[in-house]
Amino acid sequence: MPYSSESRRIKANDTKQKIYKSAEKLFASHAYHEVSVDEIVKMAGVAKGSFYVHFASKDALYASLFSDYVARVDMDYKSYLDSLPADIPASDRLLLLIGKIVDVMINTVGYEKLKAVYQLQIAKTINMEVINGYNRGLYNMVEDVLACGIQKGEFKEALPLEFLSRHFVMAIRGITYEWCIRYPDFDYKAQMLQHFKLLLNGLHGPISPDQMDRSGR
Amino acid sequence: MPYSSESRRIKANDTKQKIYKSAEKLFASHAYHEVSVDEIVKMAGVAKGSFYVHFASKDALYASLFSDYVARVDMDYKSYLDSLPADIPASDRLLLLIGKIVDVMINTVGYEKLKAVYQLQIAKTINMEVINGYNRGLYNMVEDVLACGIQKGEFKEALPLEFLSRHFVMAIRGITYEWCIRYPDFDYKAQMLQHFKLLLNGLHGPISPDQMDRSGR
DNA sequence: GATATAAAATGACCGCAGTCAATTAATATT
DNA sequence: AATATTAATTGACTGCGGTCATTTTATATC
Repeated sequence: MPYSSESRRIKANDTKQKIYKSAEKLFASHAYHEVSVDEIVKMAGVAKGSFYVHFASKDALYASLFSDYVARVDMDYKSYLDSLPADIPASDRLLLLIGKIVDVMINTVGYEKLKAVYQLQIAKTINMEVINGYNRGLYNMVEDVLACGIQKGEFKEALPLEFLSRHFVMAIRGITYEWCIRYPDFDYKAQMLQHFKLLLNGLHGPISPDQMDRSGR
Repeated sequence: MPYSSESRRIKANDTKQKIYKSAEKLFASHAYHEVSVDEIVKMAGVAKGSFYVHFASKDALYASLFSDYVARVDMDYKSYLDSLPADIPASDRLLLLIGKIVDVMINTVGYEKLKAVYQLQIAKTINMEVINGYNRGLYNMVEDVLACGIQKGEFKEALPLEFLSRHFVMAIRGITYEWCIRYPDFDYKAQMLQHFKLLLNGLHGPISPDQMDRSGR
């Protein structure tokens, strides 16, 4: 029989929240490496050891904060897609979604945060299922747009939707990684749109040179 | 007028080489985080401070070691390409090159080393020009294959070679990044080949479902 | 109420990458 | 040969993320 009573768990959770909220405040205005665990626990008014009672690591806490963020961002994407006129071509729809994603990455998430998360993902000390798990909302959104395109006869239906959406999201991540390593010498949006025009072209026939804007450096 | 004489610089360089060689030996059998700077300088028989006289950071030393490696690997790719029959289609040639790259990544470089380097690239504390600079041999190789395909009339010539090779290498890096974050639950080779068939399809017309192997998990 | 038990909290401590004032040693100047 | 100059070397030190034996505190049992 467990020892923890309700009030006990509430108090523990209170400590956890104090740490979480302090971290949230600090990371809101400072980059990952500019905030130390010591600072967080000092602001929360608890000992350093308590941090590691409630969080596996600094990485884990940061990932947790970012996961909340991702969920909200995905809702943004969804409502953006829904706000789009229903009669535009699926390829345009996809490119607009891609453009929206880039805008959010640049303006809302920001390079520094993104960089930190992409590093965490490689480090793999923690579970980043929320961000790269195939059940993430983004995969479904891409899948829906593609499905719509196939239904309209705009895309050929040779390949399964799940297959395509995974490759497309992989491309998004890949180009975003490239942005991270080349920043600031990389026109993220232009490169992303160029690349997807290249990819889309494989789905619905030939392309003319002027369709492919090459202004990105 | 400079103070350093020849023999003085030779001795300094000797120290640098001792550190470099010790690091090389240690990293040959141990991953990035399994080797400490203290171990390296101990094996080299010098003080810790000397390490930072000759190398900007542990990252910088590792990057330097890896850059040597990349140069050799690119020569491997080149001789592999040259060993291929001249009469095979350019698309096959490209897919074979991609396959070769994946093989080298998996078997020669290895997941651990690659992961470390991809992390360093994001961290951007050091110059990784040798690996992702557009003058890297890999870009030229991809460009040559594409040029060959256009010459044979296999690919449409709507887009400039430099443009295409950059997007293709970006895709290689992107899928390699995906391998890093999903390892070991990712069929690196299958995914890479699938993705490039998708991309190539944009360059030379329609595709039949059986052309696109979907066996990768 | 006294005792046993286990969760929660603590802070001294560790190994790490990186720093820097002080020291050593080689070259230039007289 | 004596001195000044500067490059190269040193190791104690710092701040970091993370650990762990110990202490505190709340609950269950008698």
